[in-house]
Amino acid sequence: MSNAKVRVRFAPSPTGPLHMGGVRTALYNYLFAKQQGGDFILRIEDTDQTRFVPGAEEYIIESLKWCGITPDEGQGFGGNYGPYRQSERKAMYRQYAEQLVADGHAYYAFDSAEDLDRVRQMAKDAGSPNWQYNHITRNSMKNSLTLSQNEVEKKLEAGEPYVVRIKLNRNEEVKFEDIVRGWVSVNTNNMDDKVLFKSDGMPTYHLANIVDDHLMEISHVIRGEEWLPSAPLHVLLYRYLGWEDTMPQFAHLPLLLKPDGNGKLSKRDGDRLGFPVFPLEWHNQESGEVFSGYRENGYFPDAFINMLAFLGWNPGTAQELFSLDELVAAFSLKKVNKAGARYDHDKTRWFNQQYLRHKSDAELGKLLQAEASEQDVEVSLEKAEGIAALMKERAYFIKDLWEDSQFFFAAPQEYDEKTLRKKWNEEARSHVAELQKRFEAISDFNTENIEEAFKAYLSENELGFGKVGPGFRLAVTGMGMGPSMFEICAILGKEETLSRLNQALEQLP
RNA sequence: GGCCCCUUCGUCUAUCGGUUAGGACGCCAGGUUUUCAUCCUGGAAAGAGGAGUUCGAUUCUCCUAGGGGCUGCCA
Repeated sequence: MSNAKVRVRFAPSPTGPLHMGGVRTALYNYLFAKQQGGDFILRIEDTDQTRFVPGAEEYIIESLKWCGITPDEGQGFGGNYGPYRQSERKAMYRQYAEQLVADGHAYYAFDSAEDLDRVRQMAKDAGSPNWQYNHITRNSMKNSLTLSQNEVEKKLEAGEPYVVRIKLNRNEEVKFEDIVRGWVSVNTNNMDDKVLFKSDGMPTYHLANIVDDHLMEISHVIRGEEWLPSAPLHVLLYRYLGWEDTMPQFAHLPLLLKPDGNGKLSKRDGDRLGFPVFPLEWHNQESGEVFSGYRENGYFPDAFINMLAFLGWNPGTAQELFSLDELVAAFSLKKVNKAGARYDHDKTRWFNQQYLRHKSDAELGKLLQAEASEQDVEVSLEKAEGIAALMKERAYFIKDLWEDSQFFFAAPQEYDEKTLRKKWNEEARSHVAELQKRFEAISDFNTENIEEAFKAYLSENELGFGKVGPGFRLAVTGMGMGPSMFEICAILGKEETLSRLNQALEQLP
């Protein structure tokens, strides 16, 4: 399939919110497609009707959009290979199952779920934990291999429920070359006769994904490592269906692991460890549970994406900050790692900080203004920009920008206790009183003039910055730390600054 | 249990047989700063273990250990 157009699909099942591991899979698909000038397709794998969760599909689509990795084609995006929901493709699958049966690569099985449970339990009791429906055990089960043709036809005509299982050859080595892992090989003796077509008339994932990938002309299947064990089965299906020459190339991605302990990252880890595992907040309709999202936690989508891209891939250079376009240009499946990657929330925060810092003051001003507005505080764009410019160096999130700059919006209600105790005394009081007087005389109350007046006071009285600064800061902001006082005062304006100095002189001991 | 995959600093990772094993996050120290943050400098910190191939292995092979995934009429 090397000459065909690159077409990749992200194929989640709508059983709940998409978690960040899924987003990363989507991202790698997107990056690869865009780099190759190909298409990125969204297909909804809802062949298990019992696991359908309302809102999940919408959530998936909204998540991809928020991340900026919008599909070119697929459910919710149109295209010529639809429908893109497997439940709506239901009628297409049966013929392929029948074809496999006709060709001797599959068979009907009439064993009920209870039959199978019983056999499995018996095997377990006998000390074998893993009973499989395979080339040996199928001989003692109820299927078209053991039943006479007559019996089979009768059952089918009677409408008895059945499934179609693939018929695996004995002792056959199945090999395929995975883009990230190289050659992977499994013997059919270790595989089982998987169900391809369920008794409810729907295909299983295994059949559906092969049929759809073929019909949708998918060139590369990029998915999580959890699919690696069934990839040989899929290879066999392509072969038995006669599609092996156009079989897509596989790339199985390493899993995202829990930051602590063992296992893959799961939805419970987030709240347990204090970080979101979902791109967007998710409300579980049934339980009423709320799972937090990166978006609602104030992460920038490009920072989130940048972080995710680096969980399992890196460009081999020292560069770590990549825009989506840069990721598209630099990405390579060949450079994807094989081992699972542990999620590191500190690094995610760092990415967000970097993105925040690299935004223009104008943009940050707008975001801060919006944040303030949400808190019912109106602030001019000019002031918001000024504050943002001053505060951005110490913020990770827009929320920090807002929370750390409260003193710009209101005179101190209380004064930092420690600073008060250590820095406020009669001397500090006299400095503040004197500064107030000098500031009064400034006609153009800008940063430079304030600084000049302040420094003139210091030099005329042979005072060090440390003698006057802390008390001054405390009086104006109520705090013991923060950015340049001259800039702060300039933003506050002359009237407000003087008023605060006055308040301090009146209220502080 | 069986099968498959994986294994470099605490974490994410670079290294295409010869490097003082590099970077980033986090951590620690120092410097800059009135202070905090930023920033700058420095530091601690890794090739799971064992065989083999080779003049030489982190790099190739095998074994062991450890980790992960799968093992459903779920995806």
